[in-house]
Amino acid sequence: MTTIKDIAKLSGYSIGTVSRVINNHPDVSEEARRRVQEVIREQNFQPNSNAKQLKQQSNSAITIIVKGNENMFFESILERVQVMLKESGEDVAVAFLDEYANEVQTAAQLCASRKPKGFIFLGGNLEFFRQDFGKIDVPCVLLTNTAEGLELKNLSSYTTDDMEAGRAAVEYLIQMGHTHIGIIGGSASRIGSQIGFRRMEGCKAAFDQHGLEFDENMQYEPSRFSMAGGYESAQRLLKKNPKITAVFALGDTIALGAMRAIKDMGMSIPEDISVLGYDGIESSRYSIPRLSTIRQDTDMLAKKGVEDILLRINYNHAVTDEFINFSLVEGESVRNLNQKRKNAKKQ
Amino acid sequence: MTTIKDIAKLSGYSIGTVSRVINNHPDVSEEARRRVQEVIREQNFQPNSNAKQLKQQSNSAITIIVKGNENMFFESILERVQVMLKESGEDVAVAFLDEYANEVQTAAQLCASRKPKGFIFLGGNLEFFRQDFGKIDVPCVLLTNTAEGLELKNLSSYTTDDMEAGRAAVEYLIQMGHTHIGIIGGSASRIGSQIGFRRMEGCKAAFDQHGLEFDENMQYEPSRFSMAGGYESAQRLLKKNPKITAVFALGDTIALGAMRAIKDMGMSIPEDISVLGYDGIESSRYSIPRLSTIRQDTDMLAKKGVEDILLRINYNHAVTDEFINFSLVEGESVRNLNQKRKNAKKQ
DNA sequence: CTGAAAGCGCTTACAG
DNA sequence: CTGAAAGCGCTTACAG
Repeated sequence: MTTIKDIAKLSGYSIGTVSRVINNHPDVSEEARRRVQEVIREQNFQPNSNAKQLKQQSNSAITIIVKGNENMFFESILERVQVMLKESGEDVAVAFLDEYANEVQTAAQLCASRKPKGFIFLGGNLEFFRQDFGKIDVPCVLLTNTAEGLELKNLSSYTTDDMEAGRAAVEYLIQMGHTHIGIIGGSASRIGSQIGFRRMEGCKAAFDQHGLEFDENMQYEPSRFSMAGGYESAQRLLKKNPKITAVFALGDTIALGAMRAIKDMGMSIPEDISVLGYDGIESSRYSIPRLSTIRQDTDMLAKKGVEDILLRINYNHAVTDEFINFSLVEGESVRNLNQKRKNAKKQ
Repeated sequence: MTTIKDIAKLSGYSIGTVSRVINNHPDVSEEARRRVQEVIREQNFQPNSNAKQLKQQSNSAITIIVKGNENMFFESILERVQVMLKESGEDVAVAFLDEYANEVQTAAQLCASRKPKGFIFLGGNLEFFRQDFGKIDVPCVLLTNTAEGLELKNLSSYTTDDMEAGRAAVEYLIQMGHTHIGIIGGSASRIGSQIGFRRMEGCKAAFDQHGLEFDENMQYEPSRFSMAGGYESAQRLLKKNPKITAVFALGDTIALGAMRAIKDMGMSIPEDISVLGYDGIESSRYSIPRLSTIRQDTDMLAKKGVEDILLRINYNHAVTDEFINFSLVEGESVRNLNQKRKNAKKQ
């Protein structure tokens, strides 16, 4: 293996100078720089990152923690974040966790053993952040949940305003003439920290505004963020409440599973049951029928998250909590009940 | 930060003994082991992996290289491989590459800078392996392509027999009465190294066997392994050749995009056009209509790959090239032309 | 069974 | 601008 020592010998300079060239320090003569770089190229030398990181103490890669493997929405953010971080010359590591795992504990362990420069969380349970985040002493960014009100010194957050988006979703279904609306997705837990909780709060607000009841027992089913979860919860919901004409799924992956369930129950979308999703993943644009959905701005989410963590790592910027705009994308999966007559033809 | 030195001081033993306890060396007294472990637990100590790896020379995490971000098939293998590796106590790193990137060059660079214990490639272009694999001196496993005939000392491979599966796919469509069959997916390049090439070879064999022509110009369209790719290539193919009654997509992701394109061209699946996929990803079980597809055994692929790399890293086992069984899963997307009369009702 | 010590490949004051 | 040297936190012969 070629080491910095070999490069020193070959170039005729000391290892100190070689190190300075590698790290772009200014106090090196042009001649030395040229010569050393030449040898590095010749030898195809790559500095040993273990040694480098050991010396520099805290910091290896920026670590991305993805919560929920079957969640296609996170995959798309992950991809973008990865690319942008690489472009900025950062190493990046990825850890996939179960939807219900404790991401903060995992991060804390990694913090102790590998000293990453920072963490980006894709999804997160605020309860865990409240409990265990103290052990983490590097810049972190939480994506798709807000850390507002937590007052944590190392945590920024960027997310869609889930409350407002949930409200807009139900509002839309009501405008389309639906009064018996079911909701699936998220956990039944009352703790206001899970993915989906704030979306639900928004939904309830919309029902309220329109003087509609929301009977959680009859109109809600919890579900994992997966197609299988959506399939089962939609079935349960529609069986226990046959009055429902529209289902709002708290994630597109769930919605896709729900659509299949509805079909298998012998009903059509949107003729018999309307489906509205949340996320705007790629599959929702190709499904049959196309899924109407709340589109989250993944590009912006990724961009803000990366910029934030870089500024905090390199320039010690302060933390931020920010909402990213969303939009309602109309596909083919929601029926307008206000114009029933025009809906004679099937499909 | 607590280091091994602190643990030594606190426990009253030397750092050598502490190190031995951490690494489960046998030559430590029960008493010492107990005491040291106690202190480690008290302090919540995590050994610094940079230092450890620097000492042990070559090896940090096992690195998984995923080729093609939008390929949902790889995601499912990735997930399984990750979990199994973690269960075996291995660190794992993941790198996502573009479908057309040079994965072997990337691995070679990582090899020099980070010295991973080994690589698992999800997807790979044999041409790159021929050219650059020499630079890699750690155990590698290639999944979903065969390394047979390459004679590389560090490379095992596990894959579906793509040739045979491609043959079976076209054979099936022919049995269902289709004679005008189109194929989409993979690259147009003649080099026999890309994903999809062997599948194509199998298809051609099936056409041959049945005395059917295969006019690559009229019956084939290249495509990225993504829904967008499938959408566009299906459109191009069906426009240039209206006789086609069945499309075989070389990946489910492609097939999903193709189905949407067919729908948008005003045709029905499978009434007007049949679609057959390849992979058996989760989405194919939930799509409308359900996708008929060649199901690759991802569990087995993942299991064999992980076992192989572990045995080679730890016990210096020899490399293996093996085919994994596949199965044809009938969904709702292929029409049987032999029984036309029964197909009166729509959907 | 245990400790003292060398050394892994780097970076970075320190001195010149 | 450059070199010699200390030291990052570990592991592992070596000696006892």
